Amino acid sequence: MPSFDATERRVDRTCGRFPAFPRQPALLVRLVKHIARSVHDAGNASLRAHGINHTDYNILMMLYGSEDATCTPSDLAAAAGEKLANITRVCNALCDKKFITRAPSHDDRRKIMVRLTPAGRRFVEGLLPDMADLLDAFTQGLDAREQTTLEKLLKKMLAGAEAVAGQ
Amino acid sequence: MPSFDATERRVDRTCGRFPAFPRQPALLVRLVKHIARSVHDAGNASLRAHGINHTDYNILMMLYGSEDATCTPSDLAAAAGEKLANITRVCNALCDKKFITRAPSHDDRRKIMVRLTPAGRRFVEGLLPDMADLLDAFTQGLDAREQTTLEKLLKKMLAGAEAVAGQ
DNA sequence: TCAAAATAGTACACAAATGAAATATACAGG
DNA sequence: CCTGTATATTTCATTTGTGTACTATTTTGA
Repeated sequence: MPSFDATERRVDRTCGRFPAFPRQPALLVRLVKHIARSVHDAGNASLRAHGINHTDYNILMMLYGSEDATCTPSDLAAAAGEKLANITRVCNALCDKKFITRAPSHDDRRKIMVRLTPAGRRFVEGLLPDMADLLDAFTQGLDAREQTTLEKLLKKMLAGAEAVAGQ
Repeated sequence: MPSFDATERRVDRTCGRFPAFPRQPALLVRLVKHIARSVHDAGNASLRAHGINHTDYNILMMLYGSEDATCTPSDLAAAAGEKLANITRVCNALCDKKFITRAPSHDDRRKIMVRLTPAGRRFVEGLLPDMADLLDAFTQGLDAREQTTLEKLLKKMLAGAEAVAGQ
């Protein structure tokens, strides 16, 4: 019944044709990919009315959650899971919208301090009620205990994936 | 120590500033996103030498796992988690490389049957040993029991996410 | 039986993301 | 001090992905 069955059947057939293929790791990776995609799409759909997309939102949220609502592009990239070059592009657009400002750091002039403006903060807080509902909907099928277990296991998986990707 | 801490701290600060924000669902969604990204990047890095990217690979794999190594673009889109328009583009490139062929279906002429060629099958099988190692590395931190639990919980989360995204 | 609706795929203009090179600043060792 | 190396960010050409509109077929149901 669930749409993932079509994927799972294909992984099974792959294992039948090439027995060294690791079934369970492949399923885990594909599940993660499908979830990430659904979340991204649902986020985009819900944010479109506000004139931003899911990536913009993630970056604004990581800034909102930073001390002083300020941090560097590199920190944003690490926290949001984006490439630095993409942060530059997104921040250009967020600057144009007056949601953030950029200023060189004084203790290290290679660094840029990105800061959420009051207008940016208000914009984020206007989004949060809807986004909170979305997040709850994504995880509605899991009780509190299951969510805790899932968090623990995903952290282990992330450690493995980052070790391979080289941070 | 793990790089996800920077993200987690920001979610915590967000909850401090906006208490209705659901901490655990937000962490789960961000974990999934970070893992998907690491996997995608590591896949791209490892596949570059072979002249394809992770998306191309996923589509080839879904075909390889199809009955008769044949299916429609719509099925590929659903199984690989891609948009139909993107399947068209990727399949154009895979056709140019002679890894797949396209032919109209006879029982429904709206449909196109995409089929892996013998050259495409050999190409995939040449990739599989390395990709199997990658998959094992991603999940090295999880024992068999944990992988089973993780699969179960991710399937529940996917159901929730797809319900929101509307399939 | 035939119009309206649904389904399958593609085309295209545009948006988003990437890799690699370039720029600028900081740091470390001789 | 310099000089080489590491770090932080941006630029740019290119690749990858999306939304929407369009064509062609099939299905529905009145």
